[in-house]
Amino acid sequence: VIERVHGEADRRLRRTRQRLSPARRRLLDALADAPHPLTVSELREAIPGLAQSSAYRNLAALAAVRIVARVSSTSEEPDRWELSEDITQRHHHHLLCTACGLVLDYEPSPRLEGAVRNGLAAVARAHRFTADGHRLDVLGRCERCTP
Amino acid sequence: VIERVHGEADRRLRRTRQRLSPARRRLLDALADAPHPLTVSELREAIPGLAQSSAYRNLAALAAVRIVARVSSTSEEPDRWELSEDITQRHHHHLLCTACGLVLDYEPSPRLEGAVRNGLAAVARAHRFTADGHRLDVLGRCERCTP
DNA sequence: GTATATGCAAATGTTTTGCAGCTGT
DNA sequence: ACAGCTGCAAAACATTTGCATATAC
Repeated sequence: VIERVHGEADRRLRRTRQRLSPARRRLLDALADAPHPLTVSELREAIPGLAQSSAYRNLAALAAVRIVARVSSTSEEPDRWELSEDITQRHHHHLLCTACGLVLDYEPSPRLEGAVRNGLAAVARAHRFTADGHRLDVLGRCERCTP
Repeated sequence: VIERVHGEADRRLRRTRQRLSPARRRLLDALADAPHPLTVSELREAIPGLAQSSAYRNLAALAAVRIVARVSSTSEEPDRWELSEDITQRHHHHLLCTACGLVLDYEPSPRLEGAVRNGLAAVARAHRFTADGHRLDVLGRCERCTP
């Protein structure tokens, strides 16, 4: 899997004469290994020696070619990053723990996803919005934070 | 409508011996007048003379008694605030313009909302999450930002 | 008179940027 | 040699906090 990610990242970066540098490779590895989106500080723990500015700049570069995506959870938590659906080929959404900031992934059933797509297409049309995607997150408390 | 909001805010604030001060009243008025969630800076434009710290502190106080709610749009935009569903009695979600930051409200059809509730109940159960709510936002471009 | 609310200014935390040096092609 | 990448340090930004004063009950 990670070879596909590296290969595709390399290809897309080259198009704008950018490089898949070691730092970018390590960022992709860390994101591919994690079962959920990571914060910059988690990424830096996983990649010793990576400067903060490099982390942010490289994530921005990878996001510009849609290899990674920024996940906005609740606004009290720092941003998280994940491999884009472009690359993972799997559509998913998130469960957000409002107590501890945990973010889990889930894949919606075809039934749920279909209903949402249909419903939102009508909503977008009614508001003259060009819909590029949607966000269907569960807000709540994770197992550890449930009393 | 605004009398109901003031009345309920007053009642809930009193419970913890806080007050519905003039600044808080003006914040509620501004939020009730707006057709979409407002940022702190928009609120301060609407309420001349309101100190930055007072805006944030009062929004936090009103959020603590669930009269207002923070809306996290995309993470590149500052937070927005709206009257809570507790108060408006209307469940809604948002359309987020990723180009200009605009946030519009929409009310889901009972059909869509029902499908989402059912689907997410199963998702939460499978992940041992206690679901408190959900977020079903359309990401796209508004009329003005669509080429 | 006591607790709460306010304004101002300073601190915080995350993210972004400037710049000089390093690296790959 | 040149474009792009890096680290370090400083800036920018929204948001929060400390403190002294003002206000409401």
